[in-house]
Amino acid sequence: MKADATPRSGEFQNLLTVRLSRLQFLLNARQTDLLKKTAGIGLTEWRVLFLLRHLGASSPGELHRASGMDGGLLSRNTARLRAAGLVSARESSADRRGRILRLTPKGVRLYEKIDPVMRAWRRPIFAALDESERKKLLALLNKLERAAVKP
Amino acid sequence: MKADATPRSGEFQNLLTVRLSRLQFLLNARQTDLLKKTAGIGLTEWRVLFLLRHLGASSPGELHRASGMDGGLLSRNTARLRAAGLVSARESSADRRGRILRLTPKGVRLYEKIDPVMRAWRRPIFAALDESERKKLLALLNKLERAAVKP
DNA sequence: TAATTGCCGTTGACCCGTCAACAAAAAGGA
DNA sequence: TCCTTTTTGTTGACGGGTCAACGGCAATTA
Repeated sequence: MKADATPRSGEFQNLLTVRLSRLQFLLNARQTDLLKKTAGIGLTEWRVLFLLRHLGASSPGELHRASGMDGGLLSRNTARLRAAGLVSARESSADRRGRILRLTPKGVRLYEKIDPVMRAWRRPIFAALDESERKKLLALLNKLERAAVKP
Repeated sequence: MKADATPRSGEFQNLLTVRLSRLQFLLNARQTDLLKKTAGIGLTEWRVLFLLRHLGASSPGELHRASGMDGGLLSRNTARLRAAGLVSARESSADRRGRILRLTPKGVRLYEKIDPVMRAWRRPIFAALDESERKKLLALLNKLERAAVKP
């Protein structure tokens, strides 16, 4: 779903899923752009860094459970991060299938460099909503998610 | 972004873009599923049918401007719909570059068959929100979109 | 009319994300 | 112990979606 300067066809544009993809496209485009420019990594790689920074050393399975991200996606992205020297993987002593992933010092430095950039990006977005609106938005998203899961 | 039964790591899950992709994943999965089963078409193809039904016969360019969808994406999806005999394309008399796309009778019948299914799918989702909440949600999404576009 | 410029739709290349298949290892049961 | 089942991470195949390049055609200008 691409962003368009002159949207028409109100009926179409007001479908919930259409609105959501438009918004997501806009948000992701800008974010990806920033990440590429300031750190040369993609959005998904950034998310992995974020997770490792907040969870500490973790196995791929733990990342999967914590984030809901697909295992394959996680695998490919950590491979790229390892190749870039941002993440290290060592065998788990308890389970030889498992790997323990952790940020390297270089990874930590990159995280600390990007973090303020991302915060700065989020600021004007969040500033568009006041505190009660933010709460309301989260509540609405929660309701929708619950309804969507129901089947 | 996959749906997970037991999300953890609140910090991560509360990032706006993460929440949005989760919700979208849930909504799209179910919708795509329904479409495949009841009509054997994909979500994007359904959107093209929807547009043609509401806009009437249109050129690809008109669909692009009305929907914001990428031209290439439209092209491929209409090709599939044509192959399935749901959409016809004839040369524009005014401009030999342009094509005029329209639903075939078969396409109309399929649309009329799917439409109530999709409405039925949307019902419980929308029912999760009352009227004022729906209004509020749209307003909030609008605000976010405007803030996201700003650059 | 000829040459340039711009528009329209299609195609190819590419990345992202999902799902299914797989191999390796662990856990559990008889 | 041996055999089966489960779990773990990786890989392959695929579809969705974006972007860039292309070819055909129209419009403009001289």
